[in-house]
Amino acid sequence: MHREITKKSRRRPTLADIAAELGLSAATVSLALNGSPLVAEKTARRVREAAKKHNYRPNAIARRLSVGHSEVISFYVLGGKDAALGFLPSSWMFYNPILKGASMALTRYRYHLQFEILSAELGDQCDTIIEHILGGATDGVLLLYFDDYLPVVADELEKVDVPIVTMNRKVSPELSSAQVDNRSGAIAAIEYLKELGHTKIAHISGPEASFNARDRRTGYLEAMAAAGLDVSDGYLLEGDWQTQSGYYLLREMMMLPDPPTAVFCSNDYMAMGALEALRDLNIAVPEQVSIIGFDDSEISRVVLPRLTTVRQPLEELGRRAAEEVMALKGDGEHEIRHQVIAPELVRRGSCASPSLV
Amino acid sequence: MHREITKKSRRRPTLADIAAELGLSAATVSLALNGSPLVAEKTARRVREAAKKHNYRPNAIARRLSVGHSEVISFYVLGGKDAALGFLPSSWMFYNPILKGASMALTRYRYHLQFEILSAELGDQCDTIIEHILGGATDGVLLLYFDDYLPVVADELEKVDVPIVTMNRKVSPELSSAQVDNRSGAIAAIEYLKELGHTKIAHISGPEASFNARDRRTGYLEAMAAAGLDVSDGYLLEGDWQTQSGYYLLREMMMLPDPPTAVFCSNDYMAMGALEALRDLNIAVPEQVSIIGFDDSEISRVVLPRLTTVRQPLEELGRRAAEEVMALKGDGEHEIRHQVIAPELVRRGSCASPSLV
DNA sequence: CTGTTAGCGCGTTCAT
DNA sequence: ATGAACGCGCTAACAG
Repeated sequence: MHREITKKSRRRPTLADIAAELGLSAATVSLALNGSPLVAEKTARRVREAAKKHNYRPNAIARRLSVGHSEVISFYVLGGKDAALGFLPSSWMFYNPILKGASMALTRYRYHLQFEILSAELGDQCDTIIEHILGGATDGVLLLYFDDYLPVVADELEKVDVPIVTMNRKVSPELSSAQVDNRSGAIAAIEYLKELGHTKIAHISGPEASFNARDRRTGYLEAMAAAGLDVSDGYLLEGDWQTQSGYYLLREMMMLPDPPTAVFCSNDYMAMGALEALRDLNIAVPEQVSIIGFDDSEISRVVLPRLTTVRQPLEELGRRAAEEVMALKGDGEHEIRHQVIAPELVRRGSCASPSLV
Repeated sequence: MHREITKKSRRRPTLADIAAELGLSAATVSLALNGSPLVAEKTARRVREAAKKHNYRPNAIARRLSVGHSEVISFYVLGGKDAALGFLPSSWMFYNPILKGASMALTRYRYHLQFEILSAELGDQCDTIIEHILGGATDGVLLLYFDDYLPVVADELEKVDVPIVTMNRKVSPELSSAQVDNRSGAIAAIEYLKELGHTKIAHISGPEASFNARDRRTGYLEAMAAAGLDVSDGYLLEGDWQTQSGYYLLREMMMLPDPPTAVFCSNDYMAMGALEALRDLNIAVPEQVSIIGFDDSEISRVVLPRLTTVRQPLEELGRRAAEEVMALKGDGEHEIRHQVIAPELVRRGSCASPSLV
């Protein structure tokens, strides 16, 4: 199976080629190029020059086969039954910074990130991953879970001899994970509102099926309790992440006999809907009612008033997850870790002290 | 260099292992597993069973070395001097669908996508890419350019024996490209406004340094000329993509002795700013002034009134670019192509016929 | 039909 | 300081 000469560049030079040209052995050339102290400086210099001259680069595949690892970490975006769900624009703002953080971290390790979207059903997902791992195509795995998605069966993955880090979710105690602390983000939001003087604080949560939504709601309830504040009837409503649900649920809250003066929404889209509703109701924000969102998505910066919100450090999440895979991969017996990253409150214009009227 | 037995799973089974167990040769096992008609069905079945039993998967690296290609396409996001620029949230909405389209297309070819962010300077970028190519780590390259970024020197890349497709930009006639037809998108916008009855149509363009912005402006001017419409003084202003610039430039336009009744903005953010300005000026949209954006970004769906805009088929762009690399890679002498994809007008609530008052 | 042999290109002992 | 030899795991060509 001799390779044919291609149009553009002929066959790429190999170690043997430049060894032959220099009258050296391939072994020496290899050592020289890898900066081994065993080879004489004079020889090394000749080798480097010849390599440069021929534009020689060691064949990555061959090297990987030889050294026994692939220099690749796989990044899987897990789609559920509804393949579209994970790929709504609203989820991009979520996974893009994670991807960026992971990619840049891996680059620092001179590793490559393989990006894969798994939109099939549960079984297929797991098979594909196992396939890649068993095939030796990857040295480590980053799994990005979305809300409401069925977990890839952890059991299968735990058996495999490759480091795995789940992102945005703790899937199993046996698998390292990195996620944002939704609970503490919610607590920060409520504490801020309390500092401003609010006592009647409501919450529009995300769907019950979402663990992120549940964690934020838990944070809300805890913070309210800690602050000695009541969660009146009708102060806790369940939305579906969409702007529209924020709109209608907020209107519902304003019909209450004793409406809240501040509403913490579980994401920015619903907060946006809440703002629209208040505008339609001629209720001033933040003078009469304060609104706080979650995500710090782009709309929070362009909507009027600018939305106070809770920023998720997603890029950091990606970075940390990547560093965790690398640590797991390392020789030292690095322990499995479950990292929880604290989000940060971003104060903009949608919150103020309640009017004392 | 004998591999040590690791904690979890011992050494992964190899072709030789299962061949030995079956009393066959590695070659036969390989053929059987690859569904060669040369091997007897009875033998093939035994082989498959043994393979399944031991959870055997061919080693991907070894196979790649043997067959001579890497089964990997590299996807580079090119950052310019200002590394941050390409990674503003506003650019995510841009490159994420492209990435998704490319990734899913490559998966269909059973290829893998390697995602790489190149944020260094011009020289480094090119070196890194060349390095990967010469190292045989990749079978093809997808280059994603952002506005205003210096081009990776095409000369270097053209010499290399690997298919390259540039996205969002035609960098060289020698390199296949795929991009959105900004010009025709702008034309569609103007024609739509004209159909509605507008004659006084202004344009808030993106920065002069951006080729996308220039193309859209060209489309605007061409369409106006074709429609026999005047571009009055002050009807063509240059923004900087940001919401704020849309805000101020629109106010400026409304101060004109003969203000426009419709404004085509070069992106959704500036259109958003324009909407805010009109609200502050108590000018009704779309009754008194129509606004049209570009991108169909998420805000266009949540802002009030919902923004009419020009949608870029970015996922398709990614898909087509990926298919182009694969075609280029194929045996047949596929010609270099420069694909231009037409965007699509999305009609929402921010445009109407001008009031006849 | 199946086995033997020979690479793919590199890294790595072990001699010299 | 350098070279010879071998292994990584698989596929391809040829022989029987």
